[in-house]
Amino acid sequence: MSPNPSEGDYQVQGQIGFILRKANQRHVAIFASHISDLTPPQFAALAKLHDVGETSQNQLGNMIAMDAATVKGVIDRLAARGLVRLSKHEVDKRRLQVNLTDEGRRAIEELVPLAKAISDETLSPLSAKDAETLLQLLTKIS
Amino acid sequence: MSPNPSEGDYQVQGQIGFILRKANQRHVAIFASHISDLTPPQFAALAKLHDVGETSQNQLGNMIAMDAATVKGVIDRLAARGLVRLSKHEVDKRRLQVNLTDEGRRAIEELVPLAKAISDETLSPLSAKDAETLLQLLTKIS
DNA sequence: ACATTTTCATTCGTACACAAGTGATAACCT
DNA sequence: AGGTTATCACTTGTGTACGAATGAAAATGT
Repeated sequence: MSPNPSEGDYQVQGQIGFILRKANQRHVAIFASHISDLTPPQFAALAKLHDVGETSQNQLGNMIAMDAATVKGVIDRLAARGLVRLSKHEVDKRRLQVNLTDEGRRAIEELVPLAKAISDETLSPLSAKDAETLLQLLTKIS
Repeated sequence: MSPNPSEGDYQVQGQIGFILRKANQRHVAIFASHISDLTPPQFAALAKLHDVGETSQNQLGNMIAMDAATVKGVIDRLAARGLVRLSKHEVDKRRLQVNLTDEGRRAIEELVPLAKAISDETLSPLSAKDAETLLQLLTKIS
């Protein structure tokens, strides 16, 4: 029954959205098993800040694909833990500048090797070549 | 400076976790542009229910990769909108059985064609062959 | 039969993620 | 200059997502 392809052949588990969600879940779990005191978004914010130095909150958010409301929460939590410092921009009074503290800098520099291990473990079911292919294809749909 | 590969070459934006997160963001946005009155998890729950018929909340959660706390919220919202119906299992008094209502069945059957379009649009930057490859590789790391 | 362990569901707390609305400031433009 | 528009940050509300703790009921082991 139903050899009609527009009818009964839809399986959520095979859809790109579902698989993307699951892959993400697995990655977050691997991340947490290596770095338990920071979330992936928090880590991304620190790493990017280490990369570019002082920026405004919104600018940082743009760089790591977070909207203003989301980045605020992430930065507030990092600030509460003393990893970043906030200050008003001297010229543009709207802007809230974000900086790494010494502790934040130390933290991110220590964590980068772990982050590499996390990426490796996430991709460990694949050969090096397949991992490379996956990153390329995934980038295209991002 | 720093030709040392273990030092300065870490870029968050190139890591699998970051790209996965971004790809997911894009997919969710595409989903919302086609189906605005349901979220991807809600849709997954309805689709799976339509597939397997009556099940318990936890069982449904297992099938669509949601833990007990998450699936409860999703199902409660679907129930509040009359798309699913909850009832106690007659034998096993711990279980909460979940069923599609007629309205829920009508909804999911109408939405499946849209869901296919969503998957297609998400994968549209890729050739059919690359899309297939992506799904396979992604499944392996899920 | 009874105690131990599992399973099912719930609740609480924390953390993204984004839409929509607000207020303040800056940039632009005639 | 003065009005319009854009940008920056914040707030509220909704919806995942998961850890941890709880209580009820079922399954298991002896």
